[in-house]
Amino acid sequence: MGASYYQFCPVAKAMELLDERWTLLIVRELLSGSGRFNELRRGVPRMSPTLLSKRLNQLARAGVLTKKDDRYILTPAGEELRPVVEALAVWGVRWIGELGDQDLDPQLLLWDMRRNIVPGALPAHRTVILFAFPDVPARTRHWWLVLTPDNADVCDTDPGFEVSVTVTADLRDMVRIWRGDLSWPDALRSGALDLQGPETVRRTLPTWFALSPFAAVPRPAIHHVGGNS
Amino acid sequence: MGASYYQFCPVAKAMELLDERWTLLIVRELLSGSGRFNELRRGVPRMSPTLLSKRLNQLARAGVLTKKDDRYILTPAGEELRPVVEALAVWGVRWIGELGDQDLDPQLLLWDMRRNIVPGALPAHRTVILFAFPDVPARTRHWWLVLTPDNADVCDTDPGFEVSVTVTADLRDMVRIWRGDLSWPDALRSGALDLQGPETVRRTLPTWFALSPFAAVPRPAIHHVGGNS
DNA sequence: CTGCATCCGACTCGATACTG
DNA sequence: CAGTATCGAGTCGGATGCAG
Repeated sequence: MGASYYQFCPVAKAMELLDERWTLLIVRELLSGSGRFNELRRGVPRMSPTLLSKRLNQLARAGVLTKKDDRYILTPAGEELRPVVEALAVWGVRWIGELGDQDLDPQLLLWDMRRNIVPGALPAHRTVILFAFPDVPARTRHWWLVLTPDNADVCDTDPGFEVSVTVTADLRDMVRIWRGDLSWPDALRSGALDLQGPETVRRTLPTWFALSPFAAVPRPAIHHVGGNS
Repeated sequence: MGASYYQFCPVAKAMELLDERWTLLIVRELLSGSGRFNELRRGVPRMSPTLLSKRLNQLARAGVLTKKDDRYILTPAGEELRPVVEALAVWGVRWIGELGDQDLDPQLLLWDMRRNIVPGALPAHRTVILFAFPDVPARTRHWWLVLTPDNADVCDTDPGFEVSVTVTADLRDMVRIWRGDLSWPDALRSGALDLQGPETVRRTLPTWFALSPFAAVPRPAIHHVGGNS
Protein backbone atom coordinates (compact mmCIF):
# COMPACT_ATOMS: atom_id res chain seq x y z
CA MET A 1 0.00 0.00 0.00
CA GLY A 2 0.99 3.56 -0.54
CA ALA A 3 1.61 5.70 2.49
CA SER A 4 -1.44 6.82 4.39
CA TYR A 5 -2.70 10.38 4.28
CA TYR A 6 -4.16 10.07 7.77
CA GLN A 7 -7.47 11.45 6.59
CA PHE A 8 -10.93 9.91 6.65
CA CYS A 9 -11.85 11.74 3.44
CA PRO A 10 -12.90 9.21 0.81
CA VAL A 11 -10.72 10.86 -1.81
CA ALA A 12 -7.71 10.49 0.44
CA LYS A 13 -8.53 6.86 1.22
CA ALA A 14 -8.97 6.11 -2.47
CA MET A 15 -5.74 7.83 -3.40
CA GLU A 16 -3.74 5.95 -0.80
CA LEU A 17 -4.20 3.01 -3.09
CA LEU A 18 -4.54 4.65 -6.47
CA ASP A 19 -1.98 7.44 -6.53
CA GLU A 20 0.97 5.13 -6.72
CA ARG A 21 2.78 5.20 -9.98
CA TRP A 22 1.36 2.80 -12.64
CA THR A 23 -1.57 1.62 -10.56
CA LEU A 24 -4.37 3.21 -12.57
CA LEU A 25 -2.70 2.30 -15.84
CA ILE A 26 -2.86 -1.33 -14.80
CA VAL A 27 -6.52 -0.88 -13.95
CA ARG A 28 -7.01 0.70 -17.37
CA GLU A 29 -5.49 -2.36 -19.00
CA LEU A 30 -7.69 -4.68 -17.00
CA LEU A 31 -10.75 -2.61 -17.90
CA SER A 32 -9.73 -2.91 -21.56
CA GLY A 33 -9.79 -6.65 -21.32
CA SER A 34 -6.20 -7.67 -20.66
CA GLY A 35 -5.80 -10.32 -18.03
CA ARG A 36 -2.54 -12.23 -18.30
CA PHE A 37 0.72 -11.00 -16.86
CA ASN A 38 2.52 -10.56 -20.16
CA GLU A 39 -0.57 -9.11 -21.77
CA LEU A 40 -0.59 -6.46 -19.07
CA ARG A 41 3.12 -5.90 -19.62
CA ARG A 42 2.51 -4.95 -23.23
CA GLY A 43 0.16 -2.22 -22.00
CA VAL A 44 2.80 -0.80 -19.66
CA PRO A 45 6.01 -1.66 -21.50
CA ARG A 46 8.19 0.74 -19.51
CA MET A 47 7.23 -0.81 -16.21
CA SER A 48 9.56 -3.39 -14.74
CA PRO A 49 8.00 -6.81 -14.20
CA THR A 50 9.00 -6.63 -10.55
CA LEU A 51 6.97 -3.53 -10.01
CA LEU A 52 4.05 -4.86 -12.05
CA SER A 53 3.99 -7.96 -9.91
CA LYS A 54 4.09 -5.85 -6.76
CA ARG A 55 1.25 -3.62 -7.93
CA LEU A 56 -0.89 -6.59 -8.90
CA ASN A 57 -0.45 -8.04 -5.44
CA GLN A 58 -1.34 -4.71 -3.85
CA LEU A 59 -4.46 -4.45 -5.95
CA ALA A 60 -5.38 -8.00 -5.03
CA ARG A 61 -4.95 -7.25 -1.32
CA ALA A 62 -7.06 -4.14 -1.72
CA GLY A 63 -9.85 -6.19 -3.26
CA VAL A 64 -9.66 -4.59 -6.68
CA LEU A 65 -8.72 -7.76 -8.53
CA THR A 66 -8.34 -11.47 -8.02
CA LYS A 67 -6.13 -14.01 -9.70
CA LYS A 68 -7.57 -17.13 -11.25
CA ASP A 69 -5.46 -19.54 -13.27
CA ASP A 70 -2.83 -17.01 -14.34
CA ARG A 71 -5.52 -14.47 -15.17
CA TYR A 72 -6.09 -11.26 -13.27
CA ILE A 73 -9.78 -10.39 -13.04
CA LEU A 74 -11.34 -7.20 -11.74
CA THR A 75 -13.68 -7.58 -8.79
CA PRO A 76 -16.84 -5.45 -8.59
CA ALA A 77 -14.76 -2.88 -6.71
CA GLY A 78 -12.26 -2.89 -9.54
CA GLU A 79 -14.92 -2.69 -12.22
CA GLU A 80 -16.28 0.39 -10.44
CA LEU A 81 -13.02 2.18 -11.08
CA ARG A 82 -14.19 2.58 -14.67
CA PRO A 83 -15.80 5.99 -14.00
CA VAL A 84 -12.54 7.17 -12.40
CA VAL A 85 -10.45 6.07 -15.37
CA GLU A 86 -12.95 7.53 -17.81
CA ALA A 87 -13.04 10.87 -16.02
CA LEU A 88 -9.24 10.96 -16.12
CA ALA A 89 -9.22 10.11 -19.81
CA VAL A 90 -11.72 12.83 -20.63
CA TRP A 91 -9.69 15.34 -18.68
CA GLY A 92 -6.45 14.18 -20.26
CA VAL A 93 -7.72 14.35 -23.81
CA ARG A 94 -9.14 17.81 -23.23
CA TRP A 95 -6.29 19.43 -21.33
CA ILE A 96 -3.09 17.57 -22.21
CA GLY A 97 -3.09 18.00 -25.96
CA GLU A 98 0.66 18.31 -26.38
CA LEU A 99 2.51 15.03 -26.64
CA GLY A 100 6.24 14.68 -26.37
CA ASP A 101 8.12 12.65 -28.98
CA GLN A 102 8.76 10.13 -26.24
CA ASP A 103 5.04 9.56 -25.80
CA LEU A 104 4.64 8.23 -29.34
CA ASP A 105 5.11 4.50 -28.95
CA PRO A 106 4.19 2.68 -32.17
CA GLN A 107 3.70 -0.64 -30.41
CA LEU A 108 1.13 0.86 -28.04
CA LEU A 109 -0.63 2.47 -31.00
CA LEU A 110 -0.87 -0.76 -33.00
CA TRP A 111 -1.90 -2.65 -29.89
CA ASP A 112 -4.65 -0.12 -29.27
CA MET A 113 -5.84 -0.22 -32.87
CA ARG A 114 -5.94 -3.99 -32.78
CA ARG A 115 -8.09 -3.85 -29.67
CA ASN A 116 -10.58 -1.51 -31.30
CA ILE A 117 -11.15 -3.22 -34.62
CA VAL A 118 -14.80 -3.06 -35.58
CA PRO A 119 -16.03 -6.65 -35.66
CA GLY A 120 -17.72 -7.40 -38.93
CA ALA A 121 -16.29 -4.41 -40.77
CA LEU A 122 -13.35 -6.38 -42.14
CA PRO A 123 -13.17 -7.99 -45.59
CA ALA A 124 -14.05 -11.67 -45.70
CA HIS A 125 -10.54 -12.70 -46.76
CA ARG A 126 -7.22 -12.13 -45.05
CA THR A 127 -6.10 -8.53 -45.29
CA VAL A 128 -2.65 -7.25 -44.42
CA ILE A 129 -2.04 -3.60 -43.58
CA LEU A 130 1.49 -2.29 -43.56
CA PHE A 131 2.02 0.80 -41.43
CA ALA A 132 5.10 2.83 -42.29
CA PHE A 133 6.19 5.66 -39.98
CA PRO A 134 8.95 7.56 -41.79
CA ASP A 135 9.76 9.68 -38.74
CA VAL A 136 10.59 6.69 -36.57
CA PRO A 137 13.94 4.86 -36.25
CA ALA A 138 14.24 1.93 -38.64
CA ARG A 139 13.86 -0.64 -35.90
CA THR A 140 10.22 0.24 -35.21
CA ARG A 141 9.30 1.95 -38.45
CA HIS A 142 7.24 -0.83 -40.05
CA TRP A 143 4.33 -2.70 -38.56
CA TRP A 144 2.04 -5.28 -40.07
CA LEU A 145 -1.53 -5.89 -39.09
CA VAL A 146 -2.80 -9.27 -40.28
CA LEU A 147 -6.59 -9.23 -40.30
CA THR A 148 -8.98 -12.08 -40.77
CA PRO A 149 -12.69 -11.92 -39.98
CA ASP A 150 -12.14 -13.39 -36.53
CA ASN A 151 -8.54 -12.62 -35.68
CA ALA A 152 -5.99 -9.81 -35.79
CA ASP A 153 -2.24 -10.03 -35.26
CA VAL A 154 0.29 -7.29 -34.81
CA CYS A 155 3.76 -7.97 -36.20
CA ASP A 156 6.91 -5.88 -36.09
CA THR A 157 8.56 -8.11 -38.68
CA ASP A 158 7.26 -8.94 -42.11
CA PRO A 159 4.93 -11.91 -41.72
CA GLY A 160 5.40 -12.74 -45.39
CA PHE A 161 1.85 -12.30 -46.60
CA GLU A 162 1.07 -10.01 -49.50
CA VAL A 163 0.36 -6.49 -48.29
CA SER A 164 -3.16 -5.33 -49.14
CA VAL A 165 -2.69 -1.68 -48.29
CA THR A 166 0.16 0.48 -47.04
CA VAL A 167 -0.47 3.34 -44.61
CA THR A 168 2.26 5.95 -44.51
CA ALA A 169 2.20 8.77 -41.99
CA ASP A 170 4.33 10.35 -39.33
CA LEU A 171 3.72 8.46 -36.14
CA ARG A 172 2.67 11.70 -34.50
CA ASP A 173 -0.07 12.21 -37.06
CA MET A 174 -1.24 8.62 -36.80
CA VAL A 175 -1.50 9.08 -33.04
CA ARG A 176 -3.37 12.33 -33.53
CA ILE A 177 -5.85 10.54 -35.75
CA TRP A 178 -6.23 7.79 -33.19
CA ARG A 179 -6.81 10.28 -30.36
CA GLY A 180 -9.30 12.28 -32.39
CA ASP A 181 -7.09 15.36 -32.67
CA LEU A 182 -7.04 14.99 -36.46
CA SER A 183 -9.72 13.48 -38.67
CA TRP A 184 -8.95 10.77 -41.19
CA PRO A 185 -10.29 12.81 -44.16
CA ASP A 186 -8.32 15.90 -43.10
CA ALA A 187 -5.16 13.85 -42.80
CA LEU A 188 -5.67 12.43 -46.29
CA ARG A 189 -6.47 15.83 -47.79
CA SER A 190 -3.42 17.50 -46.28
CA GLY A 191 -1.12 14.68 -47.26
CA ALA A 192 -0.22 13.93 -43.65
CA LEU A 193 -1.43 10.42 -44.33
CA ASP A 194 -1.05 8.39 -47.48
CA LEU A 195 -2.80 5.16 -48.48
CA GLN A 196 -1.45 2.88 -51.18
CA GLY A 197 -3.61 0.04 -52.43
CA PRO A 198 -6.80 -0.82 -54.31
CA GLU A 199 -9.34 1.97 -54.13
CA THR A 200 -12.04 -0.09 -52.41
CA VAL A 201 -9.63 -0.99 -49.66
CA ARG A 202 -8.42 2.62 -49.33
CA ARG A 203 -12.01 3.78 -48.98
CA THR A 204 -13.15 1.24 -46.41
CA LEU A 205 -10.00 1.04 -44.29
CA PRO A 206 -11.01 3.91 -41.97
CA THR A 207 -14.20 2.03 -41.11
CA TRP A 208 -12.29 -1.00 -39.87
CA PHE A 209 -11.12 0.78 -36.74
CA ALA A 210 -13.02 2.49 -34.03
CA LEU A 211 -10.87 5.35 -32.84
CA SER A 212 -9.87 5.80 -29.24
CA PRO A 213 -12.98 5.73 -27.06
CA PHE A 214 -12.22 9.34 -26.16
CA ALA A 215 -11.59 10.63 -29.65
CA ALA A 216 -15.09 12.11 -29.76
CA VAL A 217 -14.76 14.09 -26.53
CA PRO A 218 -15.24 17.77 -27.37
CA ARG A 219 -12.11 19.86 -26.88
CA PRO A 220 -11.89 23.17 -25.05
CA ALA A 221 -11.45 26.33 -27.08
CA ILE A 222 -7.95 26.91 -25.68
CA HIS A 223 -5.39 24.23 -24.99
CA HIS A 224 -2.79 24.41 -22.32
CA VAL A 225 0.62 22.91 -22.79
CA GLY A 226 1.01 20.38 -20.04
CA GLY A 227 4.68 21.04 -19.39
CA ASN A 228 6.93 18.15 -20.23
CA SER A 229 9.51 20.87 -19.73
CA MET B 1 6.17 17.22 -12.93
CA GLY B 2 5.93 13.57 -12.14
CA ALA B 3 7.93 11.20 -14.26
CA SER B 4 6.57 10.50 -17.72
CA TYR B 5 4.91 7.23 -18.61
CA TYR B 6 5.96 7.60 -22.23
CA GLN B 7 2.46 6.84 -23.43
CA PHE B 8 0.09 8.93 -25.52
CA CYS B 9 -2.89 7.50 -23.63
CA PRO B 10 -4.89 10.33 -22.06
CA VAL B 11 -5.09 8.48 -18.76
CA ALA B 12 -1.32 8.20 -18.66
CA LYS B 13 -0.86 11.86 -19.56
CA ALA B 14 -3.34 12.90 -16.89
CA MET B 15 -1.71 10.69 -14.27
CA GLU B 16 1.75 12.05 -14.99
CA LEU B 17 0.51 15.16 -13.28
CA LEU B 18 -2.11 13.80 -10.92
CA ASP B 19 -0.67 10.63 -9.48
CA GLU B 20 1.88 12.39 -7.37
CA ARG B 21 1.24 12.23 -3.68
CA TRP B 22 -1.04 14.99 -2.32
CA THR B 23 -1.81 16.53 -5.70
CA LEU B 24 -5.47 15.56 -5.94
CA LEU B 25 -6.05 16.36 -2.28
CA ILE B 26 -4.91 19.90 -2.98
CA VAL B 27 -7.29 20.03 -5.91
CA ARG B 28 -10.03 18.74 -3.63
CA GLU B 29 -9.35 21.60 -1.21
CA LEU B 30 -9.43 24.13 -4.00
CA LEU B 31 -12.69 22.67 -5.29
CA SER B 32 -14.09 22.99 -1.77
CA GLY B 33 -13.38 26.68 -1.78
CA SER B 34 -10.03 27.01 -0.03
CA GLY B 35 -7.67 29.42 -1.68
CA ARG B 36 -5.01 30.75 0.66
CA PHE B 37 -1.81 28.91 1.42
CA ASN B 38 -2.52 28.31 5.09
CA GLU B 39 -6.14 27.55 4.39
CA LEU B 40 -4.95 24.79 2.08
CA ARG B 41 -2.54 23.64 4.76
CA ARG B 42 -5.38 23.02 7.17
CA GLY B 43 -6.90 20.68 4.61
CA VAL B 44 -3.65 18.70 4.30
CA PRO B 45 -2.17 19.11 7.78
CA ARG B 46 0.34 16.27 7.42
CA MET B 47 1.88 17.78 4.34
CA SER B 48 4.98 19.86 4.78
CA PRO B 49 4.65 23.46 3.59
CA THR B 50 7.64 22.95 1.35
CA LEU B 51 5.95 20.14 -0.50
CA LEU B 52 2.65 22.04 -0.67
CA SER B 53 4.45 24.95 -2.23
CA LYS B 54 6.13 22.67 -4.73
CA ARG B 55 2.85 21.03 -5.70
CA LEU B 56 1.10 24.38 -6.09
CA ASN B 57 3.82 25.51 -8.45
CA GLN B 58 3.56 22.29 -10.43
CA LEU B 59 -0.18 22.70 -10.73
CA ALA B 60 0.28 26.29 -11.81
CA ARG B 61 2.78 25.27 -14.50
CA ALA B 62 0.38 22.58 -15.66
CA GLY B 63 -2.36 25.19 -16.05
CA VAL B 64 -4.60 23.78 -13.35
CA LEU B 65 -4.48 26.84 -11.11
CA THR B 66 -3.23 30.39 -11.07
CA LYS B 67 -2.16 32.60 -8.23
CA LYS B 68 -3.74 36.01 -7.77
CA ASP B 69 -3.03 38.15 -4.73
CA ASP B 70 -2.10 35.34 -2.38
CA ARG B 71 -5.04 33.27 -3.54
CA TYR B 72 -4.78 30.10 -5.57
CA ILE B 73 -7.61 29.86 -8.06
CA LEU B 74 -8.56 26.93 -10.25
CA THR B 75 -8.47 27.53 -13.98
CA PRO B 76 -11.15 25.97 -16.20
CA ALA B 77 -8.84 22.96 -16.55
CA GLY B 78 -8.66 22.73 -12.78
CA GLU B 79 -12.38 23.12 -12.32
CA GLU B 80 -12.85 20.24 -14.75
CA LEU B 81 -11.05 17.94 -12.35
CA ARG B 82 -14.22 17.96 -10.26
CA PRO B 83 -15.63 14.84 -11.98
CA VAL B 84 -12.35 13.05 -11.31
CA VAL B 85 -12.37 13.94 -7.62
CA GLU B 86 -16.04 13.08 -7.32
CA ALA B 87 -15.58 9.70 -8.97
CA LEU B 88 -12.73 8.97 -6.59
CA ALA B 89 -14.83 10.02 -3.60
CA VAL B 90 -17.73 7.83 -4.65
CA TRP B 91 -15.41 4.90 -5.10
CA GLY B 92 -13.69 5.56 -1.80
CA VAL B 93 -16.86 5.83 0.21
CA ARG B 94 -18.19 2.63 -1.31
CA TRP B 95 -15.11 0.45 -1.16
CA ILE B 96 -12.86 1.78 1.58
CA GLY B 97 -15.21 1.57 4.52
CA GLU B 98 -12.62 0.64 7.12
CA LEU B 99 -10.79 3.57 8.65
CA GLY B 100 -7.67 3.25 10.74
CA ASP B 101 -7.47 5.07 14.05
CA GLN B 102 -4.87 7.29 12.48
CA ASP B 103 -7.39 8.46 9.88
CA LEU B 104 -9.63 10.03 12.50
CA ASP B 105 -8.42 13.59 12.71
CA PRO B 106 -10.80 15.72 14.80
CA GLN B 107 -9.54 18.95 13.33
CA LEU B 108 -10.33 17.81 9.81
CA LEU B 109 -13.77 16.70 10.96
CA LEU B 110 -14.62 20.00 12.58
CA TRP B 111 -13.20 21.86 9.62
CA ASP B 112 -15.37 19.82 7.29
CA MET B 113 -18.47 20.30 9.40
CA ARG B 114 -17.87 24.03 9.52
CA ARG B 115 -17.64 24.08 5.75
CA ASN B 116 -20.96 22.32 5.36
CA ILE B 117 -23.13 24.27 7.75
CA VAL B 118 -26.58 24.79 6.27
CA PRO B 119 -26.99 28.52 5.81
CA GLY B 120 -30.19 29.75 7.44
CA ALA B 121 -30.67 26.66 9.57
CA LEU B 122 -28.91 28.17 12.56
CA PRO B 123 -30.59 29.90 15.52
CA ALA B 124 -30.72 33.67 15.34
CA HIS B 125 -28.50 34.12 18.36
CA ARG B 126 -24.98 32.92 19.01
CA THR B 127 -24.86 29.18 19.63
CA VAL B 128 -21.86 27.29 20.95
CA ILE B 129 -21.50 23.55 20.42
CA LEU B 130 -18.98 21.65 22.48
CA PHE B 131 -17.78 18.41 20.91
CA ALA B 132 -16.27 15.92 23.35
CA PHE B 133 -14.49 12.85 22.01
CA PRO B 134 -13.78 10.60 25.01
CA ASP B 135 -11.65 8.21 22.95
CA VAL B 136 -9.19 10.89 21.93
CA PRO B 137 -6.10 12.11 23.85
CA ALA B 138 -6.84 15.07 26.08
CA ARG B 139 -5.02 17.52 23.86
CA THR B 140 -7.56 17.23 21.05
CA ARG B 141 -10.55 15.87 22.93
CA HIS B 142 -12.65 19.04 23.12
CA TRP B 143 -13.67 21.28 20.29
CA TRP B 144 -15.93 24.31 20.25
CA LEU B 145 -17.98 25.46 17.32
CA VAL B 146 -19.13 29.07 17.72
CA LEU B 147 -22.07 29.68 15.42
CA THR B 148 -23.73 32.93 14.54
CA PRO B 149 -26.13 33.37 11.64
CA ASP B 150 -23.36 34.56 9.35
CA ASN B 151 -20.20 33.12 10.81
CA ALA B 152 -18.77 29.92 12.26
CA ASP B 153 -15.51 29.47 14.14
CA VAL B 154 -13.73 26.29 15.15
CA CYS B 155 -11.78 26.47 18.42
CA ASP B 156 -9.62 23.84 20.10
CA THR B 157 -9.55 25.89 23.31
CA ASP B 158 -12.52 27.12 25.28
CA PRO B 159 -13.57 30.44 23.74
CA GLY B 160 -15.30 31.35 27.00
CA PHE B 161 -18.85 31.58 25.74
CA GLU B 162 -21.62 29.63 27.42
CA VAL B 163 -22.03 26.24 25.80
CA SER B 164 -25.47 25.75 24.25
CA VAL B 165 -25.18 22.02 23.61
CA THR B 166 -22.60 19.33 24.25
CA VAL B 167 -22.09 16.51 21.74
CA THR B 168 -20.36 13.45 23.18
CA ALA B 169 -19.32 10.56 20.96
CA ASP B 170 -16.32 8.51 20.05
CA LEU B 171 -14.53 10.32 17.29
CA ARG B 172 -14.90 7.22 15.14
CA ASP B 173 -18.67 7.32 15.46
CA MET B 174 -18.81 11.03 14.79
CA VAL B 175 -16.79 10.45 11.62
CA ARG B 176 -19.08 7.60 10.65
CA ILE B 177 -22.05 9.90 11.00
CA TRP B 178 -20.32 12.53 8.93
CA ARG B 179 -19.46 10.03 6.18
CA GLY B 180 -22.96 8.61 6.15
CA ASP B 181 -21.94 5.21 7.51
CA LEU B 182 -24.16 5.77 10.56
CA SER B 183 -27.33 7.82 10.78
CA TRP B 184 -27.81 10.49 13.41
CA PRO B 185 -30.99 8.87 14.81
CA ASP B 186 -29.35 5.44 14.96
CA ALA B 187 -26.38 6.89 16.80
CA LEU B 188 -28.66 8.56 19.35
CA ARG B 189 -30.75 5.44 19.82
CA SER B 190 -27.77 3.17 20.36
CA GLY B 191 -26.11 5.60 22.73
CA ALA B 192 -23.08 5.98 20.48
CA LEU B 193 -23.84 9.68 20.50
CA ASP B 194 -25.13 11.80 23.35
CA LEU B 195 -26.54 15.31 23.28
CA GLN B 196 -26.78 17.47 26.40
CA GLY B 197 -28.71 20.72 26.26
CA PRO B 198 -32.18 22.21 25.86
CA GLU B 199 -34.52 19.91 23.98
CA THR B 200 -35.21 22.30 21.10
CA VAL B 201 -31.51 22.61 20.45
CA ARG B 202 -31.00 18.87 20.69
CA ARG B 203 -33.75 18.30 18.14
CA THR B 204 -32.62 20.87 15.60
CA LEU B 205 -28.87 20.41 15.82
CA PRO B 206 -28.73 17.62 13.21
CA THR B 207 -30.35 19.97 10.71
CA TRP B 208 -27.60 22.57 11.07
CA PHE B 209 -25.09 20.45 9.19
CA ALA B 210 -25.19 18.95 5.78
CA LEU B 211 -23.28 15.70 5.96
CA SER B 212 -20.39 14.91 3.71
CA PRO B 213 -21.44 15.40 0.08
CA PHE B 214 -20.91 11.66 -0.38
CA ALA B 215 -22.79 10.47 2.66
CA ALA B 216 -25.80 9.61 0.54
CA VAL B 217 -23.91 7.45 -1.95
CA PRO B 218 -25.43 3.96 -1.81
CA ARG B 219 -23.09 1.35 -0.41
CA PRO B 220 -22.36 -2.06 -1.92
CA ALA B 221 -23.81 -5.10 -0.25
CA ILE B 222 -20.37 -6.36 0.76
CA HIS B 223 -17.53 -4.21 1.93
CA HIS B 224 -13.91 -4.99 1.43
CA VAL B 225 -11.30 -4.06 3.98
CA GLY B 226 -8.87 -1.80 2.21
CA GLY B 227 -5.82 -3.18 3.93
CA ASN B 228 -4.01 -0.71 6.15
CA SER B 229 -2.26 -3.88 7.21
C1' DC C 1 1.20 35.08 10.23
C1' DT C 2 2.12 33.72 5.42
C1' DG C 3 4.90 31.62 2.05
C1' DC C 4 8.53 29.54 1.03
C1' DA C 5 14.14 27.46 0.88
C1' DT C 6 17.51 24.20 2.60
C1' DC C 7 19.23 19.97 4.46
C1' DC C 8 19.14 15.03 5.31
C1' DG C 9 17.47 10.13 6.41
C1' DA C 10 14.23 6.68 4.73
C1' DC C 11 12.04 4.88 1.26
C1' DT C 12 10.67 3.91 -3.71
C1' DC C 13 11.48 3.37 -8.44
C1' DG C 14 13.71 1.64 -12.53
C1' DA C 15 17.19 -1.13 -15.09
C1' DT C 16 19.07 -5.35 -15.54
C1' DA C 17 19.72 -9.96 -14.83
C1' DC C 18 18.01 -14.26 -13.37
C1' DT C 19 14.70 -18.52 -11.99
C1' DG C 20 10.94 -22.12 -12.23
C1' DC D 1 5.05 -17.73 -19.79
C1' DA D 2 5.18 -15.81 -15.17
C1' DG D 3 7.35 -13.91 -12.28
C1' DT D 4 12.09 -12.74 -8.47
C1' DA D 5 16.55 -10.75 -7.02
C1' DT D 6 19.61 -7.02 -6.68
C1' DC D 7 21.30 -2.37 -6.39
C1' DG D 8 22.16 2.61 -7.63
C1' DA D 9 19.58 6.91 -8.33
C1' DG D 10 16.05 9.64 -7.30
C1' DT D 11 12.09 11.35 -4.42
C1' DC D 12 9.44 12.09 -0.31
C1' DG D 13 8.77 13.97 4.07
C1' DG D 14 10.15 16.16 8.43
C1' DA D 15 12.86 19.58 10.86
C1' DT D 16 14.57 23.90 10.75
C1' DG D 17 15.35 28.62 9.25
C1' DC D 18 14.03 33.01 7.14
C1' DA D 19 12.02 36.83 4.39
C1' DG D 20 7.73 40.04 3.71
